[in-house]
Order: sequence, then structure tokens, then C-alpha cells
Amino acid sequence: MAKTGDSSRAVTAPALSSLDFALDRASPVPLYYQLAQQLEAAIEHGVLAPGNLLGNEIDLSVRLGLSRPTVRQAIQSLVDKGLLVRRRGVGTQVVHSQVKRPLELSSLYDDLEEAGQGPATRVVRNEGVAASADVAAALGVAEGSEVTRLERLRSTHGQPVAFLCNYLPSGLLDLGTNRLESTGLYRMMRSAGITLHSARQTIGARSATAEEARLLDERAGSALLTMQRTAYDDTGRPVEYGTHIYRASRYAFDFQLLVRP
Amino acid sequence: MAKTGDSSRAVTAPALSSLDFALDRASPVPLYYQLAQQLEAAIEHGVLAPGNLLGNEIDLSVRLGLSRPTVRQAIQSLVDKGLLVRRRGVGTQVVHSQVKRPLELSSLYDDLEEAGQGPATRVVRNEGVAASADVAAALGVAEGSEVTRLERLRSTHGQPVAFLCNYLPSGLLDLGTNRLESTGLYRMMRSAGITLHSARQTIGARSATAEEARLLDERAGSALLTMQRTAYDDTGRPVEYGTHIYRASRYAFDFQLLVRP
DNA sequence: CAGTGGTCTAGACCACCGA
DNA sequence: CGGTGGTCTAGACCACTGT
Repeated sequence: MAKTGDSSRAVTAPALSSLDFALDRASPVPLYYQLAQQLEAAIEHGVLAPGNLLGNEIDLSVRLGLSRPTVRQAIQSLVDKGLLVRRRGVGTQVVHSQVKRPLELSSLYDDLEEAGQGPATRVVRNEGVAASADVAAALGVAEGSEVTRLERLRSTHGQPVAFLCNYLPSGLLDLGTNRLESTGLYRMMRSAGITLHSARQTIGARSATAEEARLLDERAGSALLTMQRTAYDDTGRPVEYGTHIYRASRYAFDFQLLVRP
Repeated sequence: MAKTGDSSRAVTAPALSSLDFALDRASPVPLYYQLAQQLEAAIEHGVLAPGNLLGNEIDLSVRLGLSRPTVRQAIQSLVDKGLLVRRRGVGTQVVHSQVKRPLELSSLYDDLEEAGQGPATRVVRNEGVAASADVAAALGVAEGSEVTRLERLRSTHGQPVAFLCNYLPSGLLDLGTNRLESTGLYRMMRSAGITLHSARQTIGARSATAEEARLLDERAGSALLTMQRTAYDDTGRPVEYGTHIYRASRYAFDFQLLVRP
């Protein structure tokens, strides 16, 4: 049955009172997080439909046997994710969303997480080099000091898609070529205890040079997507600088932006 | 051995004790927000240098005459912005960052906020049309229903930079062509009470057609950056769908990603 | 007006880190 | 071990929304 037909005034009260949330106080998982996950699941599965009101926080906290701040913390995390909207004097309701699925970032994941997953990646170069001026500036090291250069060619379905050139601080990671081809840079960093936190990206386009065209099996002069990125860990230290080129005919960046002013 | 965070040996205690934060309880601005702004300013001006510890939350709250949760809320907002890092058992320190300046998004702002600011924008078309299938899907309206189509040509220094084609739900905004050329779409939405919340973007590239080349004063076949975006307000309602093309020789997307897993 | 979220307080116990 | 942030509680008052 489905639906609140009127998109304007969907002030519907949910069947939330009948929803049973299973909170385990013995679990090491924080209560607010358990609640947030179960709320998110309810939204995901349509138990809470777009526009549904959540019911006030006081009642909710009483019903769940939690304090109001704890309930608020759970709700706030979903508001931050863009799944819920709060309005003073009105209530908290599920967002009117077409796109609740791809709420997570990002082309950072596209590239780092998927690296070596589905697509095949061939390591072309993996060596120590002296940092050039731009690399040194991006990684915050002295010009001429040693950094690791990594060049990879990524393909899907037997067709080249991108050429990735990355620079990493020397000694940051143990970059086994075999693992790189099967595991991906991102996972290797994560398992080395490096938590990625932010990245600065520039995305542009240009025509392929003859050499680039040869590498990527394109015609010279065809359009390429270019991306430069510096990635930082959770302490703000640069951990990776990369210059990537993509065949525009086979690749595009697709991501979600959250605006929080 | 990959050793992490040796460069963060700066366990220095800051001159924070001497920092005087001016909190105005009579102000309508929340206390946690006042504190966050002043902390951010201190980081910005280098009073708190990267790596500096902030001092524990309890002391801070006592010194400021605030409760700990309030102080935590202020700190958390800066952690979310990527300016601070918390570590259990260690403390809160200023991030080791090269890039604390451009922490905000995004190409959404690039385009919507700056529209009509520095660069000149000429409105080529501003009319109601019947929604095609892709537009209808993006805006969540019925195919064939009326939407507003807006075509603009943006230039800087007398040179065209981008051609922007946008679709908006009919009646959402009063789109005066004059205001559009001087004020920008984003500001017009904001002053109409629409709060942008998120956007889904696809960025790609391709070669310019003859027509596009003529519009943008490029040669046919030169590389173009393309962007499609659907923007949503804070209730999750689609408020704008756009197809933009940019001269790759004069424009690139530049933005910061925050990873929050 | 009554009801909502927004903010704030003053405590508490726990988990983790470094010495 | 002591100190830190992480979590949680049980209240309180205010600002805003709708009727």
C-alpha cells in the first residue's frame, strides 16, 4: 500500500510506536549508535516512509528507556547523513528523497577503495625517486628528498581506463607490488593503521598527447579527464599525492555533496 | 616499519590558558558556537599551531564557566570540520594541516554562489518547457509537466567559460532575468527560503561539437568538462537539475572531500 | 496556546593511552 | 597507574511552529 499520496502535507504519524528497537546495553556498541543503525534500517526498508514524522524526542527516549541526549545523538547522526530533517515546532521527519542510496562519498572511494577490486590493476612502476618541487610541496617534504612513486594502469573488461601516478612519503607503507595489484592502495593504508580523513582534488580535462593515447588505447587528441589529489590522514598529514588521467569515453566521477553552512 | 605520527611529537601545551574567550550569554548565538568560532579563529591566526594540545575538556569547561557537554559540542564541530583531532587518552590537538583554508565545499558553491559575482553571466533562455524524461526523473515530476529552463553563458575577462543549462520545478522561484544576471541562482534560492542541502554530481569530459565550440569560442574537438547535477533542499526535494559544459582550458573543479566512515 | 526541537547544566562511569 | 576522551543520565529553560 504504500504511499502517502499527498506530497504536500505528509504529516502522517508513523507506525513507529510498534517498531521495536532492540538495544543491548551489554554491547560495546554505543546505544546512540545502535539506535541510529536501527532507525536507518527502518528508513532503508521503507518502514519509515519519506515525510513520516518520527515522534517527539521526549516520548521516544521514555519509550526506549534512554535519556533525551542519547536519543538526540542518534537522530543527529542521521540528520548529518541527510536522512532526517528536524524542524523546531514541527518535529523530525524522514527526508523526501529520491536518492537515499548513494549518500556516502565519493570519488575518493571510487578510486582508492575500488582500486584492485573489480578492475584489474597493473603496476607499471614502484620505486623511490627524488621529490620534484610540486610533489614536495604537496607532501610537505623537502624538495629532492626520497618519496615513493607508483604508476598503475587500471583496466576493466580488458580495456584500459585510467593511468594513475601516485607519490607517497618514503617509508609510510610497505608497498608490495603483488599486494598492490590485488588489494588496492586504500586498503593497504587502512591496514597499516592510516586513517584517511580528507582530500583536496582538482578535476579537469584536456586532449590526450600521443603518448597518453598510446597508453590508454585512445586516439591522440581525444578528451581525457584529469584529476590531481592530495590525501590527508586524521592528523592532517599528507599521505598521498596523485595525478590521474582517465579515458573520458569510459569513466566519469559520480558523487554526492553535502552542504552544511 | 611504518611508523605513524612521529612528526606529531609536538606535545606542546599551548598558551591557551592565556587566551581569553569572550562568551556572551546574552547573545542569541549559542555558547558552543561562540566558542567554536573563537577556537577556529585562534587556529586560523596561528595562536594555536598544528600539533598543539588543547588541554582537557574538564579544565576548559571550568575555566570558561561552561559545562563539559557544551565545550564538547564546540570541539566536536571543529573536529567535524577537520580542524581538530581527538584521541582518547591523549587529548585534542590541532590538525597537522597544509590546507586549513579551503575546508568548505565545493563546486556547488563555485557555481551557485559565485554565479553572477565576479564573472559575468548572460541569460540566453529563461522559459517554461515540458519536462523531458531525464529532467522529469531528476526533478521528480511527471514527464511533460511544465518546468523552467534556464540557459546561461558565463564569462570572465570577456572570454566565455561555461554554458549552463538548468531546469527548476515550475513556480519554485521567481526568476527575473535581470536578477539572475547580477545575483546568481544560489542566492536567489536562498533568499526565497530554500536551503540547499545536498547534490548529486557527475563530472566527465568529451570533445566539443561544432555548435558547442562556437558557443564557447573554442575549436571543434577541443576538450570540454561536463557536469550534471541534481540539487536537493533540506527536505530532500529536488530543486534544480543542470547540465553544464566548461572550457577545459579555462576551468577546473577544485574541492575538498571529507571522509567520515 | 501547546508542542516541538535547540540549548545548557552538573554530575557519572567507562575505555583507552602513555608512563 | 593517572589522565584523556567517549558515553550516558535526568533534569532545566528557551525559541520557534502551528492552531
